[in-house]
Amino acid sequence: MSLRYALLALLTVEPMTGYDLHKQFESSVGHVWHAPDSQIYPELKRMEAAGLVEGEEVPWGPRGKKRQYHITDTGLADFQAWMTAPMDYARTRDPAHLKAAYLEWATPEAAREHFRAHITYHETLRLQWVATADAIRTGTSTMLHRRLQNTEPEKHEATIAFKEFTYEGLIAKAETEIAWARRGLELVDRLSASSQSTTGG
Amino acid sequence: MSLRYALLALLTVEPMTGYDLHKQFESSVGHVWHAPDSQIYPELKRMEAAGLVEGEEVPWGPRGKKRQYHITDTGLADFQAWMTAPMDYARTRDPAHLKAAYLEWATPEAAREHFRAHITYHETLRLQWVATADAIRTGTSTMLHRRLQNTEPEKHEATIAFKEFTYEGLIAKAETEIAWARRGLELVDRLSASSQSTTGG
DNA sequence: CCAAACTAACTATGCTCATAGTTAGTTTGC
DNA sequence: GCAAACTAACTATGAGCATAGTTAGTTTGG
Repeated sequence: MSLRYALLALLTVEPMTGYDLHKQFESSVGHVWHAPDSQIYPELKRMEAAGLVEGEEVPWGPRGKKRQYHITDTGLADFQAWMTAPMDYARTRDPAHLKAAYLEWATPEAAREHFRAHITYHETLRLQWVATADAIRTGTSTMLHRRLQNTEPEKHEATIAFKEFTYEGLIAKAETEIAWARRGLELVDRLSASSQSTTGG
Repeated sequence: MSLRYALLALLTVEPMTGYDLHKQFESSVGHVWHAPDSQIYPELKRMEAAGLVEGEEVPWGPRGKKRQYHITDTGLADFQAWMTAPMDYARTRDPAHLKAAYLEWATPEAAREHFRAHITYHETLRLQWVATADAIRTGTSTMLHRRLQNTEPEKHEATIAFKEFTYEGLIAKAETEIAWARRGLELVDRLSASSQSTTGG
């Protein structure tokens, strides 16, 4: 159900086509909620059927046309209801920690590789998020800029602050994973050394 | 696909029925990978068809019977191959951070409630994980005890260490979420105060 | 001027997962 | 002695999601 609200969140800025939304999912919102276009198009249709958005054909080039969706009053009300409602947390499904729990079945080198890959993955994410957070702080983010233009000035501070704060949370998460995986590498070294001494002595 | 390997991980200890496995998913492995029984039973059948496990009927009480699965050599090889193979990370889908990014649409009180619920949720998880980590350290964990009985002594140290380390990672994650949400509460207070002074002044 | 890249909007298939319900035998506690 | 709780093993349905493929018009760069 979160996809629906991620879409509504974007449509509170301005009307967009499915394609526009899909692109936003590859950058801004996609940092917290990934969705491929094959999920976005049918969801928009369902949302239109539910009266949350309305689509209209707009011309595109000489012969082309595209379907642009805008949020309705019902959609806005639904979005705000979701904001107020308690969240339902998904049950834990954490392949990295699942694997880590049974690394005695892997060779030390495979175990190290697991942690190295974990570090690389989260460092890549971290860099992306740091860049996005910087763009928010410095006002370079075009999406945020457009959003602020359609927002009452007294809400500007909170709008910026919550976005910045969200990315701070994501960065903190990534850093926790990196620190854990680094300690994992140390653990593998320690265990290799102790099994070496057992075999050797 | 991780469900398959979570099941194989459990079956490296001893043969189990679907029901046994389902109970383990409510406690030990379930901390990193949740699965309802309705997923476990069909997966076991698929795994048997793939030759990873073998099931046999064993008597249960005077008239009852149950189907007990044990891991095959193929299953063990597949599990170890998974341990060595690189992981595929699931794309980010984080409803808590999605919502946080748009909290300017909520009332301050709803925003506070969001962060309070986040703290409660992760504190509950944290307590569970701390208790499990303690049980691993003190040797109170029955599941780990059984596993160690079926494990060569020279692998004991690594077996305990990786399990303990996994829970340390989960605890660190929970603590990061809690710290973030606490800062969220402070942020809401700060924003309320500044909008108050704007309205008031 | 034309190929390549991009914009636009899908459809199809199959796995994963949540939720709920069903059937039947066993053990435990009062 | 019997009800309640537990063990055991499913089935059914529908949503969510990944992956891949399709069709067609538009813009851009050499």
